[in-house]
This record gives sequence, C-alpha cells and structure tokens, in this order.
Amino acid sequence: MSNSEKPTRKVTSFDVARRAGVSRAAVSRTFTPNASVSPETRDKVVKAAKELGYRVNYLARGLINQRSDFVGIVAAGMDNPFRAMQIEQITKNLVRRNFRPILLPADHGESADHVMDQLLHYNVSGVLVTSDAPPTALCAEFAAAGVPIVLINKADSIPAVDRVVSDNDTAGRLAAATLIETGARHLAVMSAAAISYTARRRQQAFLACCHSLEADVRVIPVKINDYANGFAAAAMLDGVDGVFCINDYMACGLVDGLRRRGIAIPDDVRIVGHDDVPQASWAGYDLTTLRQPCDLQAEQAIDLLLSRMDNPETAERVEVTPVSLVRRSTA
Amino acid sequence: MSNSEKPTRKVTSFDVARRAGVSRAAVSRTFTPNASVSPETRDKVVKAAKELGYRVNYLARGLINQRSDFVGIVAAGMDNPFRAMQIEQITKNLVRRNFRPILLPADHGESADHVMDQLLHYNVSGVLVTSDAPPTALCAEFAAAGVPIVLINKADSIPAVDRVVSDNDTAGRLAAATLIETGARHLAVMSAAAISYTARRRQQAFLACCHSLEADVRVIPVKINDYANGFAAAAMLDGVDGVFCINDYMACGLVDGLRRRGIAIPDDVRIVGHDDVPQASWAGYDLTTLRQPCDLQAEQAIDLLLSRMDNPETAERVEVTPVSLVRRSTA
DNA sequence: TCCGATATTGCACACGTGTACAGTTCCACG
DNA sequence: CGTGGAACTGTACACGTGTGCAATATCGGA
Repeated sequence: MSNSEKPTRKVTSFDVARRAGVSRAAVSRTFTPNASVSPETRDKVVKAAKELGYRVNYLARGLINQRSDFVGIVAAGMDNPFRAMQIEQITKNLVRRNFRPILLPADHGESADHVMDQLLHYNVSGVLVTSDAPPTALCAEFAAAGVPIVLINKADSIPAVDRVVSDNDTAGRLAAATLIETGARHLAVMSAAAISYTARRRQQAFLACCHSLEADVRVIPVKINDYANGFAAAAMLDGVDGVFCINDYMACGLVDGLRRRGIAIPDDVRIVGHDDVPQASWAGYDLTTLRQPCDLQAEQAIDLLLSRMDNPETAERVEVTPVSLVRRSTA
Repeated sequence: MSNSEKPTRKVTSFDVARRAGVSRAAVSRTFTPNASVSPETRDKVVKAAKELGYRVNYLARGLINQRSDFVGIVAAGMDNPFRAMQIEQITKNLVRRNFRPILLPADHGESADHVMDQLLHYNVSGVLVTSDAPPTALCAEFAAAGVPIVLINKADSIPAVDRVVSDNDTAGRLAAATLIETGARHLAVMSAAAISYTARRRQQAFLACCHSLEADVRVIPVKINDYANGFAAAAMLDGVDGVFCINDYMACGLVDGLRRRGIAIPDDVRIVGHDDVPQASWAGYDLTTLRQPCDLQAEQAIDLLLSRMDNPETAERVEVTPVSLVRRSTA
C-alpha cells in the first residue's frame, strides 16, 4: 500500500513524543516498569508507538543503566551431545528470564581468554562458563567490572567466582556400587583425567569407593573423552568385566567397540556411563548411566548469577547438582 | 597488592585521555581502524589504556554507528543433532568474523515471532533463522529497519529475504537411485511433510524420481521427524525393502526399531538418511546418508548476510548447498 | 624565506535513552 | 476558601563513544 519510503530513519522516542503530543520523558516512562505516567498519556504514547513501529533501543538503555541484558555463554566441546543439551537448557532459561544469551564457542586452547575478553566490551550482566576455567587474572578483571562469573562443572576455587558442580562423589560411588552389584569383579574407569576437572573428580571418587570395597580396579587412560577414544579403548579391556565411563559420549563408543569385538554386554562387560544423554536412552545403546539434570543445573547457575548481581560482595558459593542412577540394560 | 578499591567506576576513554595527556578524540581514534593518529600519541594512549584496563564500550559505539556487532540466531529443535552441528558452525563462523551471535531458541509455536521481535531492540546486524520461517509482516519490519534476514533450509520466497537451501532435489534423487541400485524394489519415504519445508521438498523429489523410474513407492507419515517416531515407524513397513528417512535423527530410530523386530539391515530393508549427523558414522549405525556440509552452509548464509548489509536494495537471492552421498552399510 | 600541501589534533555535536529535580495540576479535607 | 499532599509532567543532564570541521604543526620545494 504505502509507497517505498527509502529514507526510513530509525524511529526514536522523540518521534513518538511529537506524534503523541507529549514530552519525550513521558514516552520513556511509558516503557519503563514502575514509572509514573497517567493512564491517558500512556494510552496516547502506546498508540503513537504502535503506529510508528517504535521499539525501545536497548543498547541506549543499557548505556544509561550501566548494564545490558546480555549474558555470555562460553562453551567448548559442542560435539558432545551433553553440551548441546546444556546449551539448550541454559539459553531457554535465560530467555525466559528476559536475558539475551550470547554464545561464544571456545575450543582451541587460549581462545577462551580471548573470547571472554570480548565480553568485557559489552557490559554483560554475567558470564556462564562451561569450557575450561578462565585464568584467575581475567576473573579478577570481571570482578572489578562487577560482572559475575559462574563456572559449570569446572575447576577449583577462584576468588569471587561461583560454581555449580554435579555431585561427582556420589556419581563415582554409585557407578562402583552398581557395577559390583550387577556382578562385576574386575573394574575399570575410563577417562582423560588430565583434561577435565570433572573427569578427574569422578575418577577419584570411583577409585576411592572401589578401594574401600577392596575391589580390583584399573584406570584406562584416553586422550579425549569422546566417541572415537571410547571405541578404540575396547581393545584395552583384557580381564575387565565392569567399566565406568566418565561420560555417555565415550560410553557409546565403548559399547560399539565391544560389540564389534563380539563381547557381550552386560554378560561379559558391564558399563555405566554419565550424563544421560539422549543417545543413552536410544534402543541401540540403552545405557545404564548417571543422570545429570541439566535443566536444574542451568537454573542453579543462573540463580547464582542473579544473586551475585544483587550483592556482589558475598563470598563465593558452590552449588551441587544432584545425580541419580538410571538403570538400563548395560549394568 | 592494591587495596580494596570499592568505587571502581567503569574506566572510560576520558580517563585514558587524561592519563595520556591527550584529548578524548585521540583515544577514540587510537581504537578506530583507519583513523588518523600519530604513532607517538597512539603509543601513549595504548600505554595508558593498558595501565587502566580500559576497553571500548561497544554498546556506545554501536549507538553512534547505528549498527551493532550482534547477529541473531533463531533456532528450533535443538534436540536434533544436526541442529547442534549447525549452531556450532554458525557461531564459530560468526565469531571468526568478529560478530557476536545471540542465540534464541524458538520451539513452541508463536514464540519465534516474539523472540525475533526482541531482536529489533538491539540494532542487530542481521538474523539467521533455522526454525520456522517468520511471518511476512515481521520480515517487512526487519527490512524497513535495514536488518537483513537469511533463512536456512526454510520456506518459500519472502520479499527481501535471502535463503540458503540444501539441494533437496538432488538429495531425493540420489536417495532413490541408491536404494534401487542396492536392490530395493518396494520403496518408502518417511517424513512429517506437514511440519517442515525441507521434509516436504525432499519427499517430493524422492517420489518424483521413483515415479519416473516406475518404482513402487509409499509414503510413511510420521508426526515429527525425530528418533521416537522413527523407532515407532518400524512397525509400519510391511512389504517395504528400502526407506528414505528425511533425516538421520529419525533414521537412527528406524534402525533401532527394525533391529528390535529382527529385521536385517540392509538385507531385508535398505535405509538412506540425510544430514550425515555424527551418529550416522558411529559404528552402531554406520548409516548411508546424504551429507549436508553445514560448515559450508554457514559460510554461505553469513556471506549472504554481509552482502545484503552492503547493498540492501538487491533482489532476494537463493543459495544452494550441495549434497553428496556417503556410502556406508545401510544401503 | 615563503608557500602550499599534508598530517595531526581538539572542540563540539550526535547517537537514543533513563531519571533527578522542580514545577504544575488536581483533589480531599479542614 | 485555603492548604497540604499526591500524582503527574517537562526540562535538563548523563551514559560512552565516533567524527566533521576548523585550527595547528610539519615538511618539502622554489
């Protein structure tokens, strides 16, 4: 209908004010919660805004408010299906709470620092980190800028940085107990402990529990906790009849590797994974595993973020995500 | 070392200017590419900036430049592993080009509109959409605001909206040819054609090719193109010995469902999937499938975004992502 | 020495918004 | 009718930055 209106300047609150016959402040107040505007002027403003297609410029608002609606998510290893679940839950939760998630992949080594450095340019309200833990110096810069950081399943204590960790101790204990209970006598744990805090922690808990039960245990080292390494590790299981895989991603590989070699699951080898990835419940795997409720974990992490936004001076907190055993057919 | 410096005001270009003994404009020019600053003042500014921990406020910069570094990604169905790959490639590509991806999940019906509406508040440089196509009215608003939109694998033509679509025609043809070539005589295609443009298109191409070859074909309707529906559909294959699954996600379900019923693959039933998801190459599936190179697809989509940013007035373009057959053991 | 051209600098304005402050209106109550 | 207070409105400033314009400094050549 309307002709081509080339010089479509961005419509501002000033335009709306003029059209509604009020001051620009009235427009601002109309779109600011808990501001004082009479119903009549509000109506006039809303009407004019709708006619003009006006939207508040959140960048300008963030400038004046000293805080934006952005939350950074720093993630690595997105090939792991668990990471996909995690990111989905986190982003949905953030959007539900009216934040905008800005997602930064940080795979190759030092890029995590670089990428987080970028975030300091945007007045983000907070940062969630699921990749390697950022260096302490950088964390200090965020703290100085008043930007809370929450680490998910990562690393040891850093000053002024909150953390959410899944209950790795219980996980290790449950894994050992389940394997033994289902008949395993020669246990093993598979993990690239050097890489990840989580892997290291679960491995330790598993070993500790096995030792306390005086069970026979070995460590099967892998380079990375992924499918390929799990598959390859099937060749290194002589004399083992029960394996705890640090995550399901790797466990799927192990299952396929064992089948390829004609080894029966769970009769010859029992397997317990971790995470309860979607593939774990696929009929092809039907993996006994430890469920890590990443919807709850996302909730916890974002709660921590908000509470530190409100009072930044509190001591760092650690929230533990509960773990529960999901019994399926591999153990 | 330094004492607790509570009133840590955000450090601005003004602070840097004072410390370096220059004007604020000099600071701005130092951090603006292709600006005119002498090497000496630049050095002074850089030194002062480092000492103070100064970072350019990109929100303010975006305000003055009328454009931010943000690119919106609207995605649905993140449980599908292909979506995870897609998002990983897109975000990595964007970050490499110095954009910040803001990821908005849009699963439940109308929320895509709502979520995209939010983006108009942020002066985003562009939007990539992999969920359902946004309504035409909304697209017009983006066009008016000068914000390019690129649809990935979605919907039909919308004015001023560029698209990237994978080569669905070739996919359907290759699938049919491969199934027949490997001995199938009674074909079927599985897809929730009502839901998705891509599914509809691939199905059509497959049927057309079968008809032209005078092969026996059926359509097996499902509600959603996911694992569970693929698994359940294994019960509906009487007399079928070759199936084209619209995506690998569903194909994995079908494979597991058939195995459960004792049906041999590929001897009794041949299967061709689509996407070449990571699971397709897992030993447990070893799926013959059509590879859709989503790294290339991301590149194409972002190229379209950039080229429309430069000249917004051009007619809408459609880029086709090539598809290639990956022969594995299911066909 | 003088002059024109070039490189560099600072001033001042603009981007679009939130809100303190003072001023105005209006109403209820004495 | 007078008055106090509540509700509302507009003015003016602030947020942190990029850049046009004019002014100044520098330099090479005649």
